[in-house]
Amino acid sequence: VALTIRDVARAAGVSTATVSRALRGLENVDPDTRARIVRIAEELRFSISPSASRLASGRAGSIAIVTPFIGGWYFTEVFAGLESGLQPYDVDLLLHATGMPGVTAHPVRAHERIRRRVDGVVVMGMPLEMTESEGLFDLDVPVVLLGVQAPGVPSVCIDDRGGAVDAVEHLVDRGFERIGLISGRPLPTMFVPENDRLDGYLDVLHKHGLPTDEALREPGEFDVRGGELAMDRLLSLRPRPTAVFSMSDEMAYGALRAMNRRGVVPGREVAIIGFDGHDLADTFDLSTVAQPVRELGRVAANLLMERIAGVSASPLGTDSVVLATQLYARRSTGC
Amino acid sequence: VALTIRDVARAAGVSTATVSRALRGLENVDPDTRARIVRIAEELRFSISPSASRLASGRAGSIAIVTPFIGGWYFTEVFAGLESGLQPYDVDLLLHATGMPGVTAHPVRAHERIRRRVDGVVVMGMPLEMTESEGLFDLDVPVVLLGVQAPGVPSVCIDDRGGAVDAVEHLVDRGFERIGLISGRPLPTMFVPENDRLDGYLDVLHKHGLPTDEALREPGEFDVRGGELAMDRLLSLRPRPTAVFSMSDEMAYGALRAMNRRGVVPGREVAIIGFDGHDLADTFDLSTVAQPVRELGRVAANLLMERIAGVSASPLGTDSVVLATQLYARRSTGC
DNA sequence: CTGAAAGCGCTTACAG
DNA sequence: CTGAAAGCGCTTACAG
Repeated sequence: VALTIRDVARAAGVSTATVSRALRGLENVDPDTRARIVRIAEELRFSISPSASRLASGRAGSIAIVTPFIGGWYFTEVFAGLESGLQPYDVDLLLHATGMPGVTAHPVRAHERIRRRVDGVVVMGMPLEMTESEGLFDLDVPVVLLGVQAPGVPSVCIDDRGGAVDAVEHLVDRGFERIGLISGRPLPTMFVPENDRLDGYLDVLHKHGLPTDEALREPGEFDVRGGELAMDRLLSLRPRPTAVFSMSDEMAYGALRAMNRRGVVPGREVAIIGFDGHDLADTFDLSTVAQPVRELGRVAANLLMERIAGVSASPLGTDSVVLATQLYARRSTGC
Repeated sequence: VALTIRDVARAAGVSTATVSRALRGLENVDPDTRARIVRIAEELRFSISPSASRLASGRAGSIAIVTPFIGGWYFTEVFAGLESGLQPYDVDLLLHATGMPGVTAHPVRAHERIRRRVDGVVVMGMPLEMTESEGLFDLDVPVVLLGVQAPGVPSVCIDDRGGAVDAVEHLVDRGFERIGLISGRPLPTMFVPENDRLDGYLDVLHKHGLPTDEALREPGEFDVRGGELAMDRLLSLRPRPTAVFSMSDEMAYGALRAMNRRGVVPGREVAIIGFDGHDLADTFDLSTVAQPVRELGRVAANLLMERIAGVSASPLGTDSVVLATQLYARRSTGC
């Protein structure tokens, strides 16, 4: 039904080998020959069969993003970043959601699902143990970590601890002393960024000799409702915190909501700062430490594609890119 | 490097044809033989080469979702729904973002990008003309429309007009008479759902003999900031609307924000109702008409897979599934 | 710079 | 129920 490379070869009066080389832009093809072949291929509206090409070349022509779950702002931004970073390369982006550990897990491990169909994988926001148990390192293709660091594995992430320090220092700067925390899962957790942010939070409190009661720390499940409930609990404490650092903006929205319900004015009676740089932060006057999530995706794509190319070229170093975060001070911290 | 089906055949003492049939679960294989082959394949940790399989069978083993853009709540929900709907089938999900018409467009048409690599495509929220101009109907594979309807093409969508009627009737029920509208793009637009919602809005106003000045309609670009600006403009009108129907929840958040800034109490002085059923609607006490977006994705996946299978089976009818919306009345409309 | 030929790893009539 | 064999449409040493 569809044309094959042979049809093009015939029409151009050359061999299929030459057509193959010409169309892929390989070096050793006479410029005129190439031009003719390209023209004819276009006239014929020829397009190559990916599966044939992949089978013959041994390349999968795809990469996978492996993530604990699909949904939410962070995921979507990373995904969009990957997509745009992949634009220059002719590869398909496959997606595999593992499910959260402890909660629903995907019936089949990432390894089984994607082996033989990818040239590389970027692992998003997963602890190293999970990456291992999903068999991602046994795939014999390059792996890039996103949002986490690990010795010997290329990665792109932010400085979570530093970001948390910035957030909490800002609260201290504004004169707040009794500083609460809304984390994601109950601490400690297997998720490194959360632990790092906790450490950053504690760093600042210790440095200034401020209270570090565990009662000031509440998990918020990384969603709006969880944040609301966490803030409710914090506001019920006596003495209650005068400021709160939330590990995500979405939880902070919930927290704002809880404050509104109680008539507590954000930034005056109780300050709150989030983390992420979510689109709505500005709208809701939420101070936050923004992270360049799309950029994380873009960089991950590039790191991975470099490595894939590099497998056959010279060995590459183990790149570990750390992207900068940025503090935005708004009304929720009295600015 | 990796095992082939021949290794399995050898180990099991059968032909590759039998292994192929056994592993794919085809009918005519002796149960014992099959069991043995399956066991051996597992022991050997054999996994099939997708590209070889695809080349030999002529199936692409993938479907594509074509969308104007990546990002936002609606996209993510649809995407997650598709993913889950595709779970039972062994197909990869490819994604192609066309870019918005008029704004940045993808350098290559969807047709060129995905031809020969998909067995079918679901087109998300694109007007029919765009679907055509992207060459999606020339792909010779089944197409399912999501969020739009068109004669002769299977589709899954909601009743946008009916949903808008519900929203605006609710405002009327609550006693509001001067009812404004925040649309996405400036009206009229090529996007059908928006026009349908406009029609629903007008239906109700006409039915009750309420004012339909065009001045009451402002575009909000389907994002939070746009909604905020649109509401600003509406609140500056004299007389100003006493209630507003926003075509998306995200724009409604912006509108709420505009009201808060001006000290206008939502649901008392000015009511507002959104559209979508976004996760935050409840948190922000926003009345809304919820649509089952994940379900749209799931149904689209099933419709498409049925059609793909049906190509070789009996002809299928042109299914057009319409999913129900649901009104949630909250404080933003005085409830 | 170009071509003939082998081969990538499956699937599928066809025959039995 | 099973196998031999052709073929899917490319790519890639190898030779020239």
